[in-house]
Amino acid sequence: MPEKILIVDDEPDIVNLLDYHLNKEGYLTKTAQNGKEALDVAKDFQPDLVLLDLMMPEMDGIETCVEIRESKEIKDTLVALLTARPEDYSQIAGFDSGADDYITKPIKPRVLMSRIKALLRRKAEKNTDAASTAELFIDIEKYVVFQKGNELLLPKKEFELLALLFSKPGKVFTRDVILKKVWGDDIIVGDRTIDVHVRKLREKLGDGYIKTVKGVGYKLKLD
Amino acid sequence: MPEKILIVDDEPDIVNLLDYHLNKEGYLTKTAQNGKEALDVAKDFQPDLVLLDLMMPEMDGIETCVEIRESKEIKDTLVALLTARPEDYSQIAGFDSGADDYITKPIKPRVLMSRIKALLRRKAEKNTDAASTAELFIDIEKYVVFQKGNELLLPKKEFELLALLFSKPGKVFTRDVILKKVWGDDIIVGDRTIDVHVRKLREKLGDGYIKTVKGVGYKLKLD
DNA sequence: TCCGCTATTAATGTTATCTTAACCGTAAGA
DNA sequence: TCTTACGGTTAAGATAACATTAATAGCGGA
Repeated sequence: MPEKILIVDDEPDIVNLLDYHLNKEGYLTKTAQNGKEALDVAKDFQPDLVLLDLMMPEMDGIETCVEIRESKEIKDTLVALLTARPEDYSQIAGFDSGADDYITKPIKPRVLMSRIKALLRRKAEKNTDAASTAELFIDIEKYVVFQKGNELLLPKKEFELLALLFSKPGKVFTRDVILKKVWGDDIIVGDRTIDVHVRKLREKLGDGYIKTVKGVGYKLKLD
Repeated sequence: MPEKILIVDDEPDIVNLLDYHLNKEGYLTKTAQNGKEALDVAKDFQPDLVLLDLMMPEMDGIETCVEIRESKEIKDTLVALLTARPEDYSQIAGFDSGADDYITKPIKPRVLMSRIKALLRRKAEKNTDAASTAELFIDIEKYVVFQKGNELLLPKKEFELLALLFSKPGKVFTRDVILKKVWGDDIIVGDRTIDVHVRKLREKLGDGYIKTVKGVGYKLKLD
């Protein structure tokens, strides 16, 4: 199955140029003239990658990118911003628009292609283990966990355990520490209790989040 | 009706620059030199968005932001913090000031504009579907609750409890906090008292508004 | 004073959550 | 191969925590 790319630019010349080269390489393409149109088309087309011009009427590239990331349907799509001025780069990069790449004009087809290939390859790689590691977000105030956008309600102990691991993703928490932080100094529970809670969490979140480090403890896997 | 933006910075140059660009885009603006002044002006001006410099004499941006969130009149205003040092970002983010966005200086007008547009649009969207989903609305002054348009008269304690939960929909309020806020520090009542009031509320409002989080507390469900 | 509404408590029911215990699986290394 | 350590799994039982109901007391207005 060919990969799908959405080209968004208000200048037809650019669109045509890109379209031509991408088709030649075997990609399936669609085009849009501005951000609004792009969003509409993208939701239906479900592209693997969106090439987005920075300067456009109606809704510019950054805005569009932010919208994409906030949308439910296409937030995982790759986005590459096209910019005419290299000096924009740092600005945009520092600024968290959530784009995956920045490509400067004038566009050199060969460079563009290798860049796109690299992007798509990265995505493919990510997807294979992303089955296990999707985004996780914890709202302590609301006592709620978001996994890939959907809310998940956890019982107290499970929530606290997850919140602890989440407080320092990647760090290994020993059983001692977990007991102390989640259960408190005085309360003494058996050793298997932690295991059972971890199991419940894995049941709900799916495997791949909580990693066991034998002989040491547990940790949250980061991407 | 043009959207209103309040610009707060102690450096006149920055204020003027922002003022100029925002006016050019058709926004209605007002300015203030520091946090204190900003709060005063804002309560009267009722801006849709406040651009708040982080570093200011008298009262800094974070403090001001917290005040805004705690105020009654303008707590729903959007707040964007302006910071000169990008490395501040994590600092501020970790710290729950309640700001809606962080924009780093030096300010690039184009970037700023798209960012502002995105913010205001998001707010507008939120408001429109808040109207449709605003099944519940509380008027503290009139001591009255509207549910899907029809007025509902609640006794004092029930009203105060609901108002508390309503003050931060989604947030979990622990029993401790509820007791403290609704009953006061000194008055001691049994543990079941809260339950009974919650029950009364559920009886009148219908289930589905107040959610129990076992071992933690109660919260108001948002859509 | 009596009636109706509100607030609180106490008694009792209900259930999700927590804990335990017994057993299983795997890998390291004796 | 056998042993051991360590964690995984499962189901059963205990319990904390909330829900429900009814009873009681208090207060304010007709």
